[in-house]
Amino acid sequence: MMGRSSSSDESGLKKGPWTPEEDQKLIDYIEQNGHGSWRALPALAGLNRCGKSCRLRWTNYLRPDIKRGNFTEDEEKLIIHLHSHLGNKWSAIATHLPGRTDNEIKNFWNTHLKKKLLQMGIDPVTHQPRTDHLDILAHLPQLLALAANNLGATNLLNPSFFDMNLSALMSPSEATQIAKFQLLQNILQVLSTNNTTTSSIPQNIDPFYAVQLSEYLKLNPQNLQNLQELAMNQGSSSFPPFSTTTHDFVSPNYSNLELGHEEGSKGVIGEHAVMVGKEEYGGFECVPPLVPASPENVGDGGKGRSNGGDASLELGNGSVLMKQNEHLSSSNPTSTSTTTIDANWQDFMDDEASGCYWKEIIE
DNA sequence: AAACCAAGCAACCGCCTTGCC
DNA sequence: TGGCAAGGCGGTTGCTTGGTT
Repeated sequence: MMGRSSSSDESGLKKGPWTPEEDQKLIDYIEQNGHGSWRALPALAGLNRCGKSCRLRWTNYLRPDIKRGNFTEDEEKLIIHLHSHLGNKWSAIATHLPGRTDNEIKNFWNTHLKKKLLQMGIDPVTHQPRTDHLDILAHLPQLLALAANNLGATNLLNPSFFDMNLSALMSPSEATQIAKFQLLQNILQVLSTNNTTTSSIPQNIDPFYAVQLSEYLKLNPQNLQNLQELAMNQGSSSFPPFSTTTHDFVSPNYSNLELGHEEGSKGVIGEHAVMVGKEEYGGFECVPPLVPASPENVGDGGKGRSNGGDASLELGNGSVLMKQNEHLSSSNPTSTSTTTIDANWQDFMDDEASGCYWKEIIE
């Protein structure tokens, strides 16, 4: 079905997709004679291919014990588990999955499993909760979906926001800003509970962000205090909950997944072990940490960052929708002291220890 | 309906390892 | 022990397909 167009190399050997006739010749020959020397095989089998191509075709597609079709859930889990031990040793992984080839597993990993893990906030190389992901662009699609949903649905920053039919006016970058606002709101909602363990995080907070935030705050305790003050001043009631139930994307299901890493360390956040589920990581034993995150991941998530700086939403027509501080104060009609809030906010922003990611979001 | 785009995957490329002389 | 050939392996390419604009 797919593949390369048929062609020949300098030596006149055919390249590209195999035809059914070629397949049959190869099968017939190997069934009668075995493959023997792959280099000698093409001539003996009457094929105008190099031996390497024949070997690949046989081992990946024509072997009688090849298992075709979709990967089962068990296979999926097994691959993830084995990869956490073995890394990109596809052939080694393939030996544990009868009927599956290294090439097939590799493709499946690159097209499905890697994305799946990333979406769950797990580094597909280290199999640890991601820390490099503190880059909003890695989850820009989800954030945009989040923003779009909330714009088109029920709430966002204030009622007048929707009178303007913004979804038609917004550019992607504007939507990104909206998404950042929402993320920030989630932060404050978390903090307003005065507890940063994910076990206490409300249901409507995407656990992915909860984990990130907790990790960040663990490293920056001063910011935790500042943010908590800010959140308490704001009061969580002023922040309409942003339900993730309307998201187009599937939120990472931490409730059913345990990140079994080193013993006694289950997705440690702060001093609290985060039990992210009762089903152990694919149902296998603990996974040792692998090598540090590879550059691959950096590229995967997108290196660039969206514009930081001015937090106001300036539309194409030059009108400014709202500024960060305006949002923070005006969205809480019961707030008694926007000055305090602003001061706290500034403290937080000025803190040298602020991590670039959260700082950037907040900015 | 056409153009565009992204995902999926078969096949290739080139490096590394192994085995033989 | 060094050189060579063959096989093995992981990464990459590029075509097809299906969805979206």
